[in-house]
Amino acid sequence: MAKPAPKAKPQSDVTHVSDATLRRFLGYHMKRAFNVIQADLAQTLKPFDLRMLTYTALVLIVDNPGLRQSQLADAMDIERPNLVVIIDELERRELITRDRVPTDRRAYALHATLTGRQLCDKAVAAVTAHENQLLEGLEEDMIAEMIAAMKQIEKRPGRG
Amino acid sequence: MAKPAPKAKPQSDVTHVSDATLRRFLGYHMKRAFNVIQADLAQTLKPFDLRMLTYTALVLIVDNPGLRQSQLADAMDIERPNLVVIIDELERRELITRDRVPTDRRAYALHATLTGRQLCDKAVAAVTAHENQLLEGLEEDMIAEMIAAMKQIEKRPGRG
DNA sequence: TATTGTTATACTCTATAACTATA
DNA sequence: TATAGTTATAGAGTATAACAATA
Repeated sequence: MAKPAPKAKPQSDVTHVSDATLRRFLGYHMKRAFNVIQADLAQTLKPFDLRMLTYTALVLIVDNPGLRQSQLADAMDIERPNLVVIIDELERRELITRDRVPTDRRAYALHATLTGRQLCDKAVAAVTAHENQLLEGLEEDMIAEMIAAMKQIEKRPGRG
Repeated sequence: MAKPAPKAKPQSDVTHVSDATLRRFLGYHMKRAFNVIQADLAQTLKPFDLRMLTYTALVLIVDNPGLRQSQLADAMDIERPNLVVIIDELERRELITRDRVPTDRRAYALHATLTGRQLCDKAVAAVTAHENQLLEGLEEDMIAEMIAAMKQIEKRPGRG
């Protein structure tokens, strides 16, 4: 059977596609790296039935009891309307509570429940472990420099 | 990650929100930094009526004449179906052409038109200038380390 | 049978305007 | 009037299944 060996499908590495122009384009690399991290994170959080946004919100609420939704939206860098469904979900699952603020009855103070704190602890441990595994082989200095650079970029006002 | 041209907005400053747990969480910083870069990029590309995806596709086609859609999708790390509308748009604007491959009539070879190449050149110049401006003040070494780290992460088997 | 490009579809994230109830 | 949270909606990115034409 002269069947030409079903050539091993080219995964990732094979592309002889030149990205010469994009090589120095930070956004390009940032997106690709983020895709990998995001995919890994999604897998890691799946057993906890959390996504990146619900995970981030939960962690911030656990770390900042009494946080208000507007503060949380600001911290997460998302718009208020988009936070509502996230908080809805966490509340429905009884991981957090929405408590009226006596001094300002417009606002809600967010608190994690015991269940929420326990889930958060487990999720944080899993994420940390997975991330360490993902970064295995990269030099510590390189990672430190990368995070430092990204923190500086985070603070840029963004022109517009 | 769905990214409809986010508008640049000032983040940080206010929050006395503790992100102690997230501080070491790479995905968190990656997302925030990417948001800033993406917002800046969207602004930069607006005059050319391009988005990050159409820009990236155009650059890769200009740099790789005859590229096929499946190769391009692979290079851009997106699924084939999602590339179709991007190519449709570039073709409709007469920035590229879809040419049948004689030796494999299933495939299309993608070529940039003169208009496409000209637009690409201008867009690349603008993006480079804007990105340099965005990164102004960051040390060269830091940026180099960051890109090097991200390139390594890109290659990780994050998903299928 | 497998692959290229395509259609259809569904889900997630995002952005804006407008509403309500408070302040 | 201004703000906190909400609703509704629209746009953009992503992932999967299934199809026709071709290999």
